[in-house]
Amino acid sequence: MASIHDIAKKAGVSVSTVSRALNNYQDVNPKTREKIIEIAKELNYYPSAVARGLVMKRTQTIGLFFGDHMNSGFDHPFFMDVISAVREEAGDAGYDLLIFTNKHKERATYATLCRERGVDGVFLILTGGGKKKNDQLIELQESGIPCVAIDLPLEGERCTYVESNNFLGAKKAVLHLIELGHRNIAFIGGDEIAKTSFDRLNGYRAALSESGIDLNASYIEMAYFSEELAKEATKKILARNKDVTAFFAISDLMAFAVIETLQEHALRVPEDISVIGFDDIKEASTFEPPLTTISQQKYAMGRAATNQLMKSIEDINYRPSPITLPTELVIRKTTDYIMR
Amino acid sequence: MASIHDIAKKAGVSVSTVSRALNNYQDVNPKTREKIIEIAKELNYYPSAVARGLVMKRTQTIGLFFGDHMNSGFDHPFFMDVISAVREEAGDAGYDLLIFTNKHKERATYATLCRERGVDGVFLILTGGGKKKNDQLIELQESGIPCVAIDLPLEGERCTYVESNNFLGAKKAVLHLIELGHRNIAFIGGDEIAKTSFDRLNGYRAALSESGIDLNASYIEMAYFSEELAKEATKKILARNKDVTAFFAISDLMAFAVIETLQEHALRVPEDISVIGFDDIKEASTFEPPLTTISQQKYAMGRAATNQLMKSIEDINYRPSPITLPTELVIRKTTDYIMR
DNA sequence: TTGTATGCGTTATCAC
DNA sequence: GTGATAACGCATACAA
Repeated sequence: MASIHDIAKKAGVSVSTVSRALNNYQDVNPKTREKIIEIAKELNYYPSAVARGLVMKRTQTIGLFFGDHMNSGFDHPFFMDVISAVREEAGDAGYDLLIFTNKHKERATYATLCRERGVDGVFLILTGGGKKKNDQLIELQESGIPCVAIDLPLEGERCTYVESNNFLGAKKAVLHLIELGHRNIAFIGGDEIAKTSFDRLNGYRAALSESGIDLNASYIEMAYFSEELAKEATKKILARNKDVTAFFAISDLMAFAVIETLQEHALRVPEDISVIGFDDIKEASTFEPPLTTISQQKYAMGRAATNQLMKSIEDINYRPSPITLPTELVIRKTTDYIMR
Repeated sequence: MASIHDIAKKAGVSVSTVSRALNNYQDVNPKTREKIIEIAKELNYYPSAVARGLVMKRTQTIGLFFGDHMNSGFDHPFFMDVISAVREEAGDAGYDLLIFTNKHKERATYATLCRERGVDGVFLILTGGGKKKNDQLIELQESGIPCVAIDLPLEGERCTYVESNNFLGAKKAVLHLIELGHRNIAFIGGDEIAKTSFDRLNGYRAALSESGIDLNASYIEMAYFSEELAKEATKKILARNKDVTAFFAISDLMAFAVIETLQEHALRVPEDISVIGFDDIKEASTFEPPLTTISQQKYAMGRAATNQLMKSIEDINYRPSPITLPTELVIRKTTDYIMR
C-alpha cells in the first residue's frame, strides 16, 4: 500500500505538502497540487482511515448495537426497515456502519466499546434481551457519545430516541375493535418495563375507559414479544374467559401466534374472534388471512434517527430531542363485526 | 479517555510495561501486573482499537459489501439468514463487522476501500446490480485481501466463494414436476451471466433432457430476480403457450409473483398450474398456498463462508476453496399432479 | 523484569 | 508555498 511518504518522495516534496494538497488546502501551488494528485492516482493511493482516525479523533464510522445475539435485528422484520433507512442515510452523510459483534468483549459496556472503536456516534436497536442493562444505558447517556436509540427512552445531552406514538396507536387499535362491537377484548402485551409495551397497554386502557368498558385483568397477559409465549397466553385467556371476542397483540409476530392458536381451538378468524396486531411488518399483508394491524413508519423512524445522530455528531452544541412518529390503522381481514 | 500513558504514570512504570502487562506477556512481575490491571480497571481503561490497528496492521474487523444500495441484503430475505450466521460466527471469533455504506467514496473500488479501512477480510454479498463491476472483482481477487463471496465465483489465493449446488437443486425441482406428470414446464430465470442463474438453467435443461423432453425456448424467460419482471415474464409465456402446466421460478420471490399473475388470469395453483420456487425463504411456508420450493442451507452458507474467511485471515498460507452446499426439495401446496 | 526508542500513516503547528 | 517536527495511542526490538 502506497503511503503519503511514497508520494512525497516521488514528487520531491514533503509529506505535509502532500497532505495539504490531497485535502484541498488552498495554500498550495496549483502545479505541485496537480503533480501530487497525478502521482497519488498513479500509485493507487488511498489514505489510511485508521491513521487518520488516530490523529483526527473522527472515524466516519457509526456504531450499531443490537440487543441480544440470537434475535438480532437482522432477522427481526420490524427492525429491518429501520436499519435499511439508517444504512441509506448514514451512507449519504459519508459514514460507514460498524456492527458490534465481537464476543470476546462481552464484559465491556456500550460506552467503552464505542470509545475503544472510536465511533463518531452510535445507534441502539435493542431487541428483547438487550434492554436489561440499565447501568450501561445510563453510562452511555452520560458519556457524551452521540447516541440515538430506537424504542428506548434514552435522554442525555447528546443522546435521544425515536419511537412511534405507541399510546395512540394502541388506542386506535382497540377503538377499531370497539367500533366493530367488541367489548371483551384480550390484550397480549410485551413486558412490564419496556416503554413500547407500557404505552400500548395504556392505549388499550384509555380506549376501554373512554368507551365506558371496565378493565378486566383476566383479559391481560404479557408474552414478552415471544411467539411461543403468545400462544401460551392465548390459551390461558381462552381458558379463563369464554366470552372473549377479540385479541389485541402488540406485535404482528405475536398476532400470528394468537391466530394459529385460535385456529387450533377450532375458532375462526375473524368470524368467531377478531385479531389485531401492531407493526405492520411485510408478512402482515401476505399472511392468511391478511392481518389487520397498526402500521409503524419504520423507514421514517430510521431516517429521523439518523438525522438526529448526524446533527449531534457534526455540531457539538446540538441538543437532540425525542421524536415520536404517528401510526396508522390498516384494516385487513382479521377483524370484523362481532357475531354473537 | 484514559490512555496507556495515564496508567503508566499512575503506576510509576513505563508505557511498555503497561502494554506488556495488559497483553499478558509472561516477562512481567506478577505484582506490577496486578497493580497495572488494578489501575486500568480504576481508570476504566480500554485500549484504542484505532491506535492498535495502526501499529498491528490488524483491526479485528471484517468488511461487508452489499451489492447495490437499494436492495441491500438487509431487506432480501435470502441473505438475511446468511448474514445472521456471519454475524454470529465472526463475533465468536472476535471480530466486528464493518458495512461499507459511505457514498462519498463511490469512486473507490472494493479493494481500495478494504485497504483504506484496514479490514482483515471481507465478505461480498452482492445482489442484482452489484455484480457488474468485473474489473473490481478481479482487482479484489488479486489483492491478497482475504475474501469470501456468496454466490459469486471468485477464486484467488486468499479468495473463494460459497454457494448452493444450484445445478442439482434446479434439476431436483424440475424432476419433481416431471414426476407429477408435467412436461410443458416454464422457466423463469435470473439473468444470463450470474452463475446461480446459469447453473439453475442447466439443471432445468438436464432434468428435461434426462426425461426425454425436448427443450423449448419459448418456455424460458429471464426476469432478473425482479418480481415485476417475473410478472411480465409469466404473462409472455402464458400468451405464447396455452399448454404450459408448470412454472419453475429460480427464486421464491419470483415464484410469488408468478402465482399472483396466474391467479389474475383465473388460473388456480396448483389445480390448473403447478409452481415451484427456489430458496425457501421464511415467507414460503406462510404464503397462501404454501410454496413448494428448493431449500438452501442459508445459515450453513454463512457459517462456511465465515469459517473460510477466518482461516484465510489467521493463516497466511491457507488456501481457501469453494464450498458447495446441498439443497433439499420441500414439497408444500403449489405443486400437484397434472390434471389435464 | 523493566525502560528507551522507534515506528505505524496521518494531520497540524510552526517556522522558513 | 513549503518543510521540519510533534502528536495521536499503542506495540515491540533492543538495552539495561
